[in-house]
Amino acid sequence: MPHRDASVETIQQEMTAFARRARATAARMHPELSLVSYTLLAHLDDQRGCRATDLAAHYLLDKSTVSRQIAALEKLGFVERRVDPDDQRVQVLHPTEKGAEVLAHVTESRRQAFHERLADWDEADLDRFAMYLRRYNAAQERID
Amino acid sequence: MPHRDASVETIQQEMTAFARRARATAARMHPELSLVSYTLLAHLDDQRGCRATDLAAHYLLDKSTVSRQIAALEKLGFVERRVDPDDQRVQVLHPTEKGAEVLAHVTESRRQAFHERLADWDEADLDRFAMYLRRYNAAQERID
DNA sequence: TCCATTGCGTTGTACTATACAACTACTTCA
DNA sequence: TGAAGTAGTTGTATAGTACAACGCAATGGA
Repeated sequence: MPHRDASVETIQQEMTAFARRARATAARMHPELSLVSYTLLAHLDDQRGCRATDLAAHYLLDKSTVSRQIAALEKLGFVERRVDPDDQRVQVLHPTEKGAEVLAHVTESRRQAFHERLADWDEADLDRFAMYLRRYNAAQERID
Repeated sequence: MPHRDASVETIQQEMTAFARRARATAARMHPELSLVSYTLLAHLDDQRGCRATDLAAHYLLDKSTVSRQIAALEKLGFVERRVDPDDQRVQVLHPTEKGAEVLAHVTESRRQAFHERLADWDEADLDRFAMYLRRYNAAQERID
């Protein structure tokens, strides 16, 4: 087997292994915010509010899924809805203060977990790994 | 922000993005074999048979989850059970011929997808990316 | 202006993956 | 030989997801 194929094989295996574990790991670490709701809340925070439809489009989720996720986040008091005065159909979603706090807390704890996992990597390796991941995902997005 | 932190941040973001998408992508590509059942079947093939308990331990799944996954794979005719003559409690699981064929087919099609995604990477980058992923997951496993 | 079409979001329904607990059947060991 | 442990199944509950049908608001062409 050519060397190139072996590398692709490894990448495939490792990405698969990672994907298999990721949600469960995230759920164990942060029972209060699943990987999906974390992502949605982070997006709201990042974008300073957006619509449910935008979330659905961005994350390739059905609008009903987003609707229920948002309903759950609202019930937890993490998200609030503001009806767009220019279009009564539209609800602009924002993290509440509480939501922003929880998000910051989870983000920080995730950040720390990543830092610990990568503690013995030198800066050049980290830099290259980050670059490769970004490149890989960017290529992926064009396909999905 | 130090450069090191920026790299870790990127790694965190990209790994999260990847994890979020992976299952849905896999399901869309291979409706006949979810990411989990693919993994289990591949493990059986790789190990030339093993017990449900081993699968549960290896993939950090509850034994009931594995039991149902295997039942589904058996119903599809992809897995067969052979009671261990030395211990009547134990069922050694094996891919059937049909299961091995489907596995080979899905593996090949996944391999191709990865090859396409990584087509414009040069060999040195592929090699390093594979190494980094392996290193990252190995560190992860010690924590999980 | 009016109605057909489109867009946003919710709800009903169904399915998959998962965990935990209770159970049965078998094995091991003191 | 009986208690404790192990393998696997089943009951039950929950989360996440999709698809279809719906209600309501907006928009645009006749």
